[in-house]
Amino acid sequence: MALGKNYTAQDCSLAKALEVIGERWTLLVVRDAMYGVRRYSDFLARLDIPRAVLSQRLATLVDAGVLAKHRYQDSPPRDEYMMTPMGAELFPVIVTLSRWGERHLTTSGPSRYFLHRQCGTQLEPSARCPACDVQVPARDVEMLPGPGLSGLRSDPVSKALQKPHRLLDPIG
Amino acid sequence: MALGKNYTAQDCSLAKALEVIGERWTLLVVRDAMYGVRRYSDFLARLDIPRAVLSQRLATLVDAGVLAKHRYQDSPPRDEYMMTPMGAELFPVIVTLSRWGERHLTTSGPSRYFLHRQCGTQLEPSARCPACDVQVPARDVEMLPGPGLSGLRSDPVSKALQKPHRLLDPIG
DNA sequence: GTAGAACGGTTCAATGAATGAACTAAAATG
DNA sequence: CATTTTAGTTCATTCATTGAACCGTTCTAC
Repeated sequence: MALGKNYTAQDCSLAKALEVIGERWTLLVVRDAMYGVRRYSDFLARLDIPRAVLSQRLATLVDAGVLAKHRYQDSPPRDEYMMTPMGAELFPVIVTLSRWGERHLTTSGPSRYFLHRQCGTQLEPSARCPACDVQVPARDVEMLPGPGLSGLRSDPVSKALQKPHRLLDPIG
Repeated sequence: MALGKNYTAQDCSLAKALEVIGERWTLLVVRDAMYGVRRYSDFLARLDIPRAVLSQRLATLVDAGVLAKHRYQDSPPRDEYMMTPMGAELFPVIVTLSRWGERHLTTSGPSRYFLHRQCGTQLEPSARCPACDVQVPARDVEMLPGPGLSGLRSDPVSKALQKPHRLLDPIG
């Protein structure tokens, strides 16, 4: 219920999108899922988000079809939250907004580089590969740490994400 | 104080961006400013946002450099909120997210079309003109109403925005 | 077999933000 | 002079977030 009754009155697909991903914490959850985080405790470790809020956000995202809950072992029963194709299509949104923040709100340079796996070229802010002249889907992106990556976070999940990593691949 | 003390711990330009535009209502204010809305009462008419929240959001956006407050008459003193270049660079974010919402959350087709002014070609979801092979800045975009524009909103500002309109041009 | 610990949550009290209505102030308009 | 317009502020109520504590399984170590 991101913007609830009020956003309904907005005849606008932006408002509809914000109903799904516009709540506090939600886009950071999506970002981490894009990076390969899948488990409740891993989201928790990286985000310093209250547990109740994380539960609620994950449920909303599953409900909306951005994430899918998937039982990966039965004993003990454990589920992971995986990006759906619909969720993976949020990749350009995340890059575009990140790059905007980078240009206007930071001084220390990019914290992460996104390269086209097939050719190694750095993506444009719009998630396009200028060399291949295509929009690059999340699955084809290799993420590398940049100079702005402060290493502030010392939890194991963040540590794992400081290594080069293919998007959507599980961490570890 | 979008995500306040907690987001500070995220070594990430996405989190920084969300500090500025991630609060409830904020991106809708930015959208309307992109469409040419400039005055307090016009934002109010279109958004059904509580006045106190609008005041606070406008102040935050001015503070961050996304909008600039500009005195356009002295008697009575009247200010308008205009997009800065930094704010205008949010255009790709808005289109990308809108188009995602359109693809996955609506049935009635696009509510607005964005065309490259110079050539009339419809923009890609990333705000690129496929004909001219350039990223199109907000100033060069012509906005047309689409089939999904419900006409639900009957306030004069929304009515004015149902006509073809160049982005960032004042409404009226 | 028992004692922790790990995981994935829920529950609860306290705080903080959003809402909607009413109020203010300054100037234009009739 | 009374009313309207614009751009706010103030305030009481409601709603969401926070952080800490708790819970029920199941695994691991002893």
